[in-house]
Amino acid sequence: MEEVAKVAGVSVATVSRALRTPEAVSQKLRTRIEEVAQRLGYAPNRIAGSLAGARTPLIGVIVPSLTNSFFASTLEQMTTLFEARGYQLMIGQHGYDTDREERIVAAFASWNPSALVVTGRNHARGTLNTLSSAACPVVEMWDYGDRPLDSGIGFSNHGAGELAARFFAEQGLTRAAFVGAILDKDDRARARADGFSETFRRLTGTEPLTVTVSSRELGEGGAALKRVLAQQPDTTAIAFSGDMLAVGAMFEADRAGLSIPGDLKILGYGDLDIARHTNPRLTTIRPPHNEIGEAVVRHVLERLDRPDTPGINLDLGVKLILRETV
Amino acid sequence: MEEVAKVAGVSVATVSRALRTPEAVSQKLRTRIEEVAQRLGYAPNRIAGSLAGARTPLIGVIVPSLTNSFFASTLEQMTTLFEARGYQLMIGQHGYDTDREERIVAAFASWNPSALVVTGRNHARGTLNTLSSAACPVVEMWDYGDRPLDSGIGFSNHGAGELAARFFAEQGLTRAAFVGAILDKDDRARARADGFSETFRRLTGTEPLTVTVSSRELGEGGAALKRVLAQQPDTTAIAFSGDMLAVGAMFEADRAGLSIPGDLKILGYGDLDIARHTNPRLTTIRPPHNEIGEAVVRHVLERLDRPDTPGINLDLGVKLILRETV
DNA sequence: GAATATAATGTAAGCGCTTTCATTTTGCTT
DNA sequence: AAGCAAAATGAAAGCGCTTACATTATATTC
Repeated sequence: MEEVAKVAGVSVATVSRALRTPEAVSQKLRTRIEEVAQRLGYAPNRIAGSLAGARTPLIGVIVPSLTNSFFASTLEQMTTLFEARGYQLMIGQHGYDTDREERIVAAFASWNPSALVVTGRNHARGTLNTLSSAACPVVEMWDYGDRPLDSGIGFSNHGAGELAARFFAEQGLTRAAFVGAILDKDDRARARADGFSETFRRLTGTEPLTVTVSSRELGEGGAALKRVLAQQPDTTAIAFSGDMLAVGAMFEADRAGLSIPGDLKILGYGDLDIARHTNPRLTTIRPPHNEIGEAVVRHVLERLDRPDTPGINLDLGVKLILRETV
Repeated sequence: MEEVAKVAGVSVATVSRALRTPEAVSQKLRTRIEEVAQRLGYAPNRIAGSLAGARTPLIGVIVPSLTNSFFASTLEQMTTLFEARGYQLMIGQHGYDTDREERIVAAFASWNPSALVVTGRNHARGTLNTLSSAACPVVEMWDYGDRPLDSGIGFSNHGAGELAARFFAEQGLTRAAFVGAILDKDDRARARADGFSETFRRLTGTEPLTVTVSSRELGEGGAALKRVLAQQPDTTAIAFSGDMLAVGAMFEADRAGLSIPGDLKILGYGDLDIARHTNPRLTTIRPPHNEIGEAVVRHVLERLDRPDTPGINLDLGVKLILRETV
C-alpha cells in the first residue's frame, strides 16, 4: 500500500480510503489510485486490515457434517448470499462431537468474525461460554426451542416426529416403527424419534417399535427393514429419520417382494430430490432447509447493518409432503 | 495478553512464548502463565498473531459446489485431517463460475494462508496470476494433466470417459449414448464426455449419441433416458456422467417397463453409496475421491513441514466397479 | 570462586493496515 | 476578493501480537 501511495503521489491514508470508502476521495485521485493499484497488482492484506479495523468480513458457520445434504445446501446458499454482501463464510465441521465443536467455536471466535452461526441448541459448557461472550451476533440454527443464546432459527424436530405419529394414527395404523440413525449423537434425530414415540403412544395407546442404525445411508435402511420385520412381523408402517434410509428400505422391500404402500407404508424425512423419483414416490416430511439459510442470512445481515436489532427466535415448521408410499 | 502478563508478573513476550512455544519458558513460569490465562479466560487474537507472525494456520480450499457429494466428502476428510495438525480449512464455493472463482481465490490469498487448494486445471487469467504469485503451496485437485501450476493431484476425466467407451466396445455394444450434466460449465464432465465419444468412435466406428441435461439430479436422468430413446430408439447402452442421473434413468426405465440390463445397459460414474443398493445394482466408474483428499493433505503437510519439498503431479486413476447393470 | 556457556526473560521494533484529528484545498456567498 | 463552510488530504497513533536482539539469571567448568 505504501508503494501504491508513493507511485500515486498520495499518502497511505488516501490509498486506504480510495479502496475502502471510495466516496470519501475525490474522483480524480480515486481513479488514479485505482489505476496504480491495478497496475502494481496490489492485493490488500486483509489480516492487517482486520487488525486495524477491529472487524473481519468473516462469518463462522459450524455444522455437524458437510456430507449431510441438508447442511450442504444451507451452507451453499449462505455462501452465495453472504458473498454478495462482501462477507466470507468460515465453515467448520465437527461430526456430532461436542468437544470438537468446542474447539472449533473457540478457534473461530479468535478471528473475531462478524457473526457466528452454530447448529443446534445443545452445546458443551465451554462452547456456551465462548458463544455468550462473543462480541458478535450468534445464531443457533436448525433447531427450535425457548431461550436461544442470542438468536435461534429452525424448527422443532420433536414436532416433526409428532407430525409423523399423528399422520400414522389418523390412518388408523397401529403397528408402527420408527427407524433412526445415530440417535445417540444426533440430537435432532433423537428429538424426532421421541416426538414420534410419545405421540404415537398417546394417540393409539400402543407402543411403537424403535430401531437405531449406525448411519444415514441406504444400506442401513434395508437392514433396518429386516430388523423391524423380524422384531414385529405385523408392522404396517415405518417412519424413517431420513429419506435415504427410507429409500434403502424401499429397495429392500422390492427385493423381498413386499408391496408399498400395500403391505407396508413408508414415511421419510428430508424431502430429498430422490423422494420425488422413486417408484412409488416417497411420502416424506420436509424440513425448511432453504428457509433456514435465507432466514439466517437475512437476520445476520440485519443485525450487522443495524446493531441495535434484537435477537429473534424463529420456528419455521415442517411440512408433510404427501406422495405415494403412505 | 498484556493483562495476563501483568497478573503473572512477566512481560508480554514471555506470555507469548509460554503459549506459543512452551519449551522456551521455564517450567515454573509456564504453569503460572497458563494458570493465569485460564483464570482470566484469555483468548488469543489470531488476527494479531498472524499479522505479527506472517503466517496463518489457514488452508484455503475452493470447490465448485458444496452439495456435490464428491467435493463434500473430500472436504470433510480434509477438514478432519488438517484439523488434527492445527490447520483450519477456509472453504470457498464458486458454482462452476470462473469469475467467481477468481474473486474467491483473490480473497483467500489476501489472508495469506498456509496453502491454497483449488479444483481443476482450468482457471481465469486473474486466478492464474494470483495463484502463481501466492507465497504458499498451491495444489490443483480432482484433475490430471501436465504442468500443474505448482502441484496437481487427481485423475484423468478424459481417461474415465475412455474407460467407459472401451468397456462398452468390448461388450460389442454399438448403439450407445453418453448423458452428461452441464457440460458447458463442468469441465470434468465435459472431459469424460469427450473421452467417451472419441474412444467409442475410434473403437466401434460408430458415433455415440450425446445428450446434455441441465443438472446432476435424478429427474434429469429420467428425462435424459426418454430423450435418448426418442432420438436413437435402438440404443442398447448409456453411460452417465453421474450416478444420480443413472439412478434416475433406472427409475424411469422401471416405469417404462424396460428391463436392465436386458433391454438397456446402464453405466454410472461416481460409485455413490446408492449404486450398491439399486435393483439391479449399478455398474459404475469410481473416481478416487478419498484418495484425493488424503493425498492433498499428505502433500500439503509435507510441503509445510519441509518447505524445500518439490511440487508433485499425481494421477490417481479411476476404477470400473462391475455390478449388475451392464 | 572466577570465568564462561547456556538458559530464561525483557525490550522494543515492527507486521500492514484503518481511522481520528489536524491541516489544506475547494467551492460558495456576499 | 474576502470569508466561511464543506470537502479532501495527510500525519500519526494504534490494532494485539511475535520475534530479533539485548540483558540478566543460572549452570558448568576449571
